[in-house]
Amino acid sequence: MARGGSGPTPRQLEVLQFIQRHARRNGAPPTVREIAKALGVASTNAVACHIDALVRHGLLERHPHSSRGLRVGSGSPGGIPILGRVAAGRPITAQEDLEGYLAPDPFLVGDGDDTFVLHVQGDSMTGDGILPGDYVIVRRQPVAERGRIVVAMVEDEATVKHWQPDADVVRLVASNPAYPPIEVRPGDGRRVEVLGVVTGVFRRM
Amino acid sequence: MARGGSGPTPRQLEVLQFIQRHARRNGAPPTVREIAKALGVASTNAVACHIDALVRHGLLERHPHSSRGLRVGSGSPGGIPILGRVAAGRPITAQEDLEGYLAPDPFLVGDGDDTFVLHVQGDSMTGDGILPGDYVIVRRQPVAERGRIVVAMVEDEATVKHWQPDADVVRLVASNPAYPPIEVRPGDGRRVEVLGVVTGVFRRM
DNA sequence: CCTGTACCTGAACACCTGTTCTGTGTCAAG
DNA sequence: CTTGACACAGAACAGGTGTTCAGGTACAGG
Repeated sequence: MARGGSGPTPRQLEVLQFIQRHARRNGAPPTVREIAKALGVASTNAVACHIDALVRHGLLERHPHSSRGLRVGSGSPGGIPILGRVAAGRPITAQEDLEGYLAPDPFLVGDGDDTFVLHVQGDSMTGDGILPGDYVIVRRQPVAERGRIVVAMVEDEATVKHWQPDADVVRLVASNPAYPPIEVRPGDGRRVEVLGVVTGVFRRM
Repeated sequence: MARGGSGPTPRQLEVLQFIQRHARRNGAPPTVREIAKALGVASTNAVACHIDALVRHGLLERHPHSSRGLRVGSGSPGGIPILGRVAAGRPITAQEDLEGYLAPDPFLVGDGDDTFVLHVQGDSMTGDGILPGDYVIVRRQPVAERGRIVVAMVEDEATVKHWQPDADVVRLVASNPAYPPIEVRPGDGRRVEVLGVVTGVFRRM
């Protein structure tokens, strides 16, 4: 494939991600050599090439001949992914559901190491102030405390509900009384999995 | 040598302010020589002394021997102010109500200079998914379309309500049926003013 | 007068940093 | 096989950068 401007490579995204994380954590972007060390590379030239590529793709700005003269463009990959409806059977990280990226903010979403954002589709959680079209911030983890609001995968569908497991049955409880709880029993043959817990909500008007 | 304890001098605050502004505008703190140039000073030593004093006063952190190794106190890069309960009679920008700062994100809060965040105190807007403890993002403007959710100042109290003005009466309508509308008529002597319109909501769990 | 503080000049040093150059290896497409 | 993109090593250089030393000026208080 002859591509000069079609998209960044995985390795380039690694670089971009590190730059953004470093900028958030330390208050300033890293130097070329700090990037090289983080990537396990010995040459500064390799880093310079990646930076060049990222600039060409418009994902990064550069102030030439200035130390730490890097700046991640807003909405660039490396931030927190915003996912839309999760299609049947596909993992929640599927590229097709990607709506954009959110800049990590320590106050709202934290470092963003294992965090993603899900665009809520239904009205089953209006009792908790989660309306259709809202975005929920999710920390990816396989377990959750009872009662917490989680993003769960039932068979092949992702859903936002309260997590209420019991010895013989797992209940996914909506906070809108119009929706009955989803109950899954071991003998059902249905698979239930916690993708993560909801740590925040936001909405645009 | 210098001695701490009595507080920073005006000149030192000038330095701190410049560092904050530079970090926000350029994404990284300035170098010693950039500070010197901005202050109209020819010697880097003068700047080093001021930085020393600011570090002693706890207003600045330093990563020794690292370029641009300065960091202002936590939560202060001149982002979007987060305001708490607005006390009687005081303007909404009063320093006493400041809870912190939020990093600007184009997706959520935009880059506007005329934006602030208000920590919601009551449960009068639960019908719109705005719960107690939520944060509303407000774009400061003196007028609003009918029906929009606004932050309004009634006499000396700030409140979040639907804006429904009529010819002879201004109604501030809650979305929780337990709260009756606030009605203000021209002859009342009460003053009503729109501080801004709510453009977003977010919540931490 | 003497002392301490705040603020600055000027210069120098050692290291950091961005940039550039040449060369190597891998892998997929034509 | 040839071509081109991608990724990296190693080295070098010019200038940036934090730090430190020596000294100067002004002001206020005992």
